[in-house]
Amino acid sequence: MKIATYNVNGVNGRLPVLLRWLQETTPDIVCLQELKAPGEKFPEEAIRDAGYNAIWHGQKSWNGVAILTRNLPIEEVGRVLPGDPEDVQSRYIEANVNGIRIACLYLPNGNPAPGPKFDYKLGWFKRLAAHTQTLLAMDVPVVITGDFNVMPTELDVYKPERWLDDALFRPEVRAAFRELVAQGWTDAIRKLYPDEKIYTFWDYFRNAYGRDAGLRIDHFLLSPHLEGRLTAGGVDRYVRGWEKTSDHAPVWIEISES
DNA sequence: ATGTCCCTCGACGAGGGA
Repeated sequence: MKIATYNVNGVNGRLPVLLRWLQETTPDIVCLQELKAPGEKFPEEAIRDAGYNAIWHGQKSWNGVAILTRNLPIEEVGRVLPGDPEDVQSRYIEANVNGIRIACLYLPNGNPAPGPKFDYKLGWFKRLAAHTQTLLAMDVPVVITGDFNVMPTELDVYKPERWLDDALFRPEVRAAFRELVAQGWTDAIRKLYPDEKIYTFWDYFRNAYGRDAGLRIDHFLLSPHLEGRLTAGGVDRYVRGWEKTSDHAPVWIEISES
């Protein structure tokens, strides 16, 4: 079973790219982030015509997440990260698909740091860690995936020294990611490629993709049940080279059937 | 500080976010 995550940066502006990628790579489960569309403007019909069921949590202008499946029923189990009734940003959706609990997230960017946006990011991380502890305790197969807006280590940044003060790489954020993983999760892409430079995002500025000035910020965390079922994974980085493309590339893993 | 691209409002570009 192939599971993918893709920050589309506008699901409607990106629709031709998204549909082409779905058609060419046929993932079984797809987590999308940054829909940048309210719920009623989600392109449900085009996605259904492409062969996918979908659940989504939209919002006007910003954020927005969705889970798509091909030939598999989706049972939504939540669309809010618990812990803050004041948080109205659509950054989280969770479902059961084919015996796996799938959590799709779009973690706050957090810039500029320090500041209220950075505090929101750290608070979001704290709530996430509490919730993932609950998921672990359920003792079922879980995949947590999406745009974490964190480069976990220096290997995940083209020029680490330039990003030290950025909200995607500050020590507090790297520590939060490290502590989250230490609960018992496996960073699937890093497990498959322990020493390689792997990027999932290239800025639109300054020809970042052409220079391979990238970041690894889209991740898969696997519960202990799934660690041994991980058979492959990678980044569809060529998609980043398409016309009218997102600044992220799709990332995917392959999970064997139990 | 810059660069680019998305979104919205609602004007014929500007501003916010990333």
